[in-house]
Amino acid sequence: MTANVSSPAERRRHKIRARILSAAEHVFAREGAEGLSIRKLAENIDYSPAAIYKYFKSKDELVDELKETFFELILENVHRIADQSTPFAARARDCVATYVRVATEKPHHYAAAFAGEATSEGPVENEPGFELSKKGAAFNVLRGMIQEGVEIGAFRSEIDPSLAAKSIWASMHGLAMMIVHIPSFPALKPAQETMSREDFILFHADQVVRGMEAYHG
Amino acid sequence: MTANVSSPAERRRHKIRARILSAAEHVFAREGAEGLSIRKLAENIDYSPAAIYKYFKSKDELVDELKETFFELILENVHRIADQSTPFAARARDCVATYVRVATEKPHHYAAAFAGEATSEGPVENEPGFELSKKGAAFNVLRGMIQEGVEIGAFRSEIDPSLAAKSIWASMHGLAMMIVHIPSFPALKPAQETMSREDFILFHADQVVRGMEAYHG
DNA sequence: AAATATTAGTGAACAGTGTTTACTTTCTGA
DNA sequence: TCAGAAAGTAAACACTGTTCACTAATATTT
Repeated sequence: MTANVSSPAERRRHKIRARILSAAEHVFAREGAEGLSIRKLAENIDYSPAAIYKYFKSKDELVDELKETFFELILENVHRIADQSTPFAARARDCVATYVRVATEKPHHYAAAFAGEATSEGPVENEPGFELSKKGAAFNVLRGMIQEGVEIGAFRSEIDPSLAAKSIWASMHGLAMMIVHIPSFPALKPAQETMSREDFILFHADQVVRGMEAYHG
Repeated sequence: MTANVSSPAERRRHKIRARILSAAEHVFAREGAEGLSIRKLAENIDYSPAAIYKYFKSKDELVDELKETFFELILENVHRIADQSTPFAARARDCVATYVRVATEKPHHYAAAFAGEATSEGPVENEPGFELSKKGAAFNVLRGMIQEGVEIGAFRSEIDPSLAAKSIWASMHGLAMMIVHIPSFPALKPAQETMSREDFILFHADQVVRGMEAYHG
């Protein structure tokens, strides 16, 4: 999959980079970006803190790589569902549910993937270009599905797939964030008896698709 | 509104506390929690850093107070809309839209209000009890509206208002977070021509309400 | 093979952060 | 007036990300 780099030096370098990323991944998954300190990370892999900076320009760059890899995972999963040959409505529903499921399996990753480009006022120019990012690719899968829904006649032809995709994405995102930030969700209090999370995800996904189907001009 | 405290000492103390909070509010609105440092804050109000700790147990406690006050603002606004006597469907739509609007007017506040209780594994016991929080109150307003919708016949009686409120809340939350994290949203690239944000919010709100109306068993 | 240039890796420091402790000053209630 | 409480502080602690000057090992070129 990864292009074979030539020289042994480059291979060695790549290997160490991967070891750093792997160690970082473990800590990040448990403790998030704040919990991941360069010093602790360096100790984990028996290097000096400064050594990390020979492989990554900054902590942000390192973390960005973790986030991108994570969104690759989401993309793969959603893509797999979208390409199935099951009936359209169920497939659409599964796409939404899968997104939320995979997203919430690594809460810190998902939260950081959005909080990163964050509220900070910095110009978006720094971003690798939404269209090219894994996030952008995931969005395109979603838009493609809606396009298909329109062509098939499941959705009305007045619908702008791009617009609809954004609305649905927002709804998926919202549920994912809720679960990420409120660990007990859909329960609001720790010991509240309620619908199971899995059932709630499906309920929400249905709700979203229904809103789309019920659109009339 | 606030109970009149007796002694001059207490009044003075309360006043200084308020000054700290006010100074913190300004910085926080512009730069978020990370940008708000105790040292800079102390300098702003001509105190030593340690002095802050005579008024707040920790930076977290200080920030929590800002967040709670902010959610009070959201609550007031949503409540105002919910209590109007306009037709139900439009009112429901306006509630969703208002939530998103007020939320995104202070992006750092809104993001922090959720990121705070965050992915961190700590027991939720520390929370002031969801039911009693302003967040909980806002949720109750939403649930009340849905309840009304069911009684009025706008929604089917099979709907569980509590469940439905969570789903709708997730959808609102999702749009708010999108706008907070992607400043150009609903545009995905900086200079993309697209629907205005205000129109998008209404489109999304309609979508959400429609999903509810179209629920059958 | 020898000399040179590049890269890997490090220890120590810089500039920040939240927070605590010991200490002084100021105020207040009896 | 005088003891006790509260307000306020300087200095330190234990962290953080990051940079710099330096050495040691490896590649490259002559």
